[in-house]
Amino acid sequence: MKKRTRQDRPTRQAQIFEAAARIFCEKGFDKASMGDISAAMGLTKAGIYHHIRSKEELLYEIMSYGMDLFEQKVLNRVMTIDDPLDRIRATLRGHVLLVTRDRPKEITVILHESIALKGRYRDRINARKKRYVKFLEKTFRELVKSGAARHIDPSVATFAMLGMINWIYQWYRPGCRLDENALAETLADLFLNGVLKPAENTR
Amino acid sequence: MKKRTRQDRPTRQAQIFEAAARIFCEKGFDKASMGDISAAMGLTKAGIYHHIRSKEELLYEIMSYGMDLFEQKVLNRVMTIDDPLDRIRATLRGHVLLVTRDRPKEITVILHESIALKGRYRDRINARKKRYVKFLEKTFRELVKSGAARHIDPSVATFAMLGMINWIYQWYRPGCRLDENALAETLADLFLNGVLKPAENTR
DNA sequence: ACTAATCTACCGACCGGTCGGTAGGTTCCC
DNA sequence: GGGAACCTACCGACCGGTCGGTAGATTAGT
Repeated sequence: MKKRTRQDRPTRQAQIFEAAARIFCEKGFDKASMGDISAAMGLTKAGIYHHIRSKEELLYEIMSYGMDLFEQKVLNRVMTIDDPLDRIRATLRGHVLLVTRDRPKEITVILHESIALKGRYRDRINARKKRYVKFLEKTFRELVKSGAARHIDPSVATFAMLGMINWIYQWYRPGCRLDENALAETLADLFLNGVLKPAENTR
Repeated sequence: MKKRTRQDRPTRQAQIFEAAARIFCEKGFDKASMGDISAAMGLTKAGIYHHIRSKEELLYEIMSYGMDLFEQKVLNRVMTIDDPLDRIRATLRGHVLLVTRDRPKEITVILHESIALKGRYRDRINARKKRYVKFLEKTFRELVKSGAARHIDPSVATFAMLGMINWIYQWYRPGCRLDENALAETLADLFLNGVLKPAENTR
């Protein structure tokens, strides 16, 4: 059913996924009509429906591809790092770079339209998200155990980090004062070392 | 012959705002119909339109009230604190408590439906958001100047903090392992002091 | 090599349903 | 009696999705 994109030329289906991702991103899933997408592709609504089964499945395919991108470009590359400090640094840096430099529309769709998915589609995306959360929690646990980290709560640290990163698309625009690499460094430093000087460490 | 109690006034309009906020929160602005809201209020759609002018204005009023709540319960109370460290601590704590303990639906609507607003309505909400951002940036600048903070970037610190807090509604549920106060403390500690032990401070 | 059958990709027209919003009448309370 | 509150009935626009049909390329039979 889902054809992998050919090497030289993208499948018509893949072109539709890309256009739809862009439009879902701009107008939101609910406000974007299938007519919008077909018009952007230069064909009719019925023409679109020759390639996809439903609007919801289209959304799922986009999110699924977004998760593919994240796992392939970030998670799979850092999962095997032994040292938990190196691992969390690489994850933070990789994840931030993914949402600032590559800026895949599919990731934005995942962050903004997750309530629009229902049933089995939603379960499948959620399972992949949860895998990442578990990975982060485990890494923070190891980091505390190794003595490198303070006695932080691994779950809270996980969601704090995710919040920091997943909020970026709301404010960061390419060509900012800070480039993508500088932002990744700055955020990693801020998250790992905090705002205050060590001397101020009280309580 | 039902006797409406007209004396225990929340205005009918305020009741509509509250019901609409709940429904926008549950289904999203686009998927929530005016029929949903009128049904939840026990009257017809035309009955709703006797009290409001349009769906978009309804959204604006809800967001505006959300900003009222935030400014009244958080911003206005901490703005006058002299010491920047005390100020940022109070802000962090207040903001986290607002979204965990009070959990106003209006705040969730602000975070999730901001693209649905257009034109003058949008500008007015954005101006109030921007005021908060400027306040945070100024506070971080003072914090660095005072010597309490490391040489962090005030803007990045601002958006990191906002991301951390604004992401909470996506995962925190009341009655969790950590109660609201503990979460506020944990997040403040994490943000201000970082993940790592001071000894690990390299670079 | 020729043609008949088949397949892919697409279109114009349309469907049942829902949406935000309204016109105009009715009820109820001061 | 007058106005606020609310209703019934309805509108035009648009939605996701489907249907019958077809141009053009591909394949199969002879």
